[in-house]
Amino acid sequence: VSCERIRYPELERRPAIVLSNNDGCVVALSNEAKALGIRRGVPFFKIRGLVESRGVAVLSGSHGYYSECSRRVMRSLAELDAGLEVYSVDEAFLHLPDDLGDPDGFGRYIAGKVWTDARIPVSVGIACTKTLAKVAARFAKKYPGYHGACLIDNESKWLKALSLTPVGDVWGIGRRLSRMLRLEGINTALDFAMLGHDDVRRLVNLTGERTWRELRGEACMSNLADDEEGKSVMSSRSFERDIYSLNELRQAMCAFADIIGRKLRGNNGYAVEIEVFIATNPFRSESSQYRNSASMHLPEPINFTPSLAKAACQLLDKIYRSGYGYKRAGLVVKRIVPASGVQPGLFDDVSLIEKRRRLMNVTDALNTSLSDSGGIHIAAMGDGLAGLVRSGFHAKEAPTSSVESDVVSFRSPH
DNA sequence: TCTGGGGTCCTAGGACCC
DNA sequence: TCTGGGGTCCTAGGACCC
Repeated sequence: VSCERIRYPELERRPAIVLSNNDGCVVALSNEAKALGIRRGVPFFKIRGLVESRGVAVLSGSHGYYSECSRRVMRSLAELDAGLEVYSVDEAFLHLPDDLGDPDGFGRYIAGKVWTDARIPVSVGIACTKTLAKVAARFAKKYPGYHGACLIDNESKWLKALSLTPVGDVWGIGRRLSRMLRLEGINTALDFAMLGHDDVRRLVNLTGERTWRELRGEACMSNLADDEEGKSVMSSRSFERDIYSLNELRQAMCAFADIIGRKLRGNNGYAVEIEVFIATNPFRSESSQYRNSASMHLPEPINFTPSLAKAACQLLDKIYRSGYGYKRAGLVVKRIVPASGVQPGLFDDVSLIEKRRRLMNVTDALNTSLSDSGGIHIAAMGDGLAGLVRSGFHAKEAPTSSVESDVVSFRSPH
């Protein structure tokens, strides 16, 4: 929503929500929308009435644009030269020096700098572990009195912060775990942190124990920078309507292969393993359900789109059952290796490998410059996902004329 | 009527080995 | 009738994250 407010300043101080693909769910919302009782993750159709009666601005997500905003924020943070670790599109960790005189002030300086550089409001939490820093950031975001930065650096602040944090709000403790912990009488982050080691191991697994250690000030989350390259890449979609035909699913698989191929080549990565999955609509419990997946090791690491598409279609043929209405499908490549990890096979035609590489270079370059007109793709992709997924908010309805006077609605720029 | 898309990590259990 | 003990590797599924 902060990104949208940059290009649509009239959204300032107004309730606004951003929808997922297919305009299915609320994935982001302004504080004003939260105040109306809208929660992240709810299906849009359940709040449509509320949205119209209260004049909530509704936007289809523009993820390319959000990525660009994110890059501006991360560039600003990188200039601080403090070991930036980008955690997600809207979150990052910095490693501050131990001898920093005024961490509080520095936190506010960071928030101010990002606002100046990128026009995105951010909250800063400072503590000795990542999990505690996220507890602190939650306070900085929630209470304007912190002016954007909250610091936990002594026992009394630690006790206060953890006692005011519901256990389910701790990073790493989700719905299942927090329900179980509450049944055990553990309601706050402090209750959890004060458990003995034996109780912790009885109640949670290794991941949970790590969270417990972090809350007690023992840093044990690995540096993201230490991780090797990407372990998997996925492309998947929910379809606008139920898909019955194998041909349309094949077309979708080819489109996924197209997306994944580009992403792999962009990072100079090669896939060693490939998996496809298809599923009927799990929310329609009255109709018969089927979901399945299949995977295989590729004969050699690849990032050549036609080879990815061919393998994906072979796997699809193995699990496809006719008579079901498929609502979702996807393609995953796993165990991605760098170019240096690829050895030509004993009988490989080296000139063919080189030809394929050059072909992909040309298509990638063309698709970068022709993205608005669709670019060029393998023929098996057909129209790609165009006829299978919804393209933007209310794109099938009259975009603005039918909208009530006080409701702002924006079409996706696509 | 209408319910996203992208990831990581851990665990249990089975197949297989000697 | 009576059938060990120690491993590794792989996979499916669940829980969590944004």
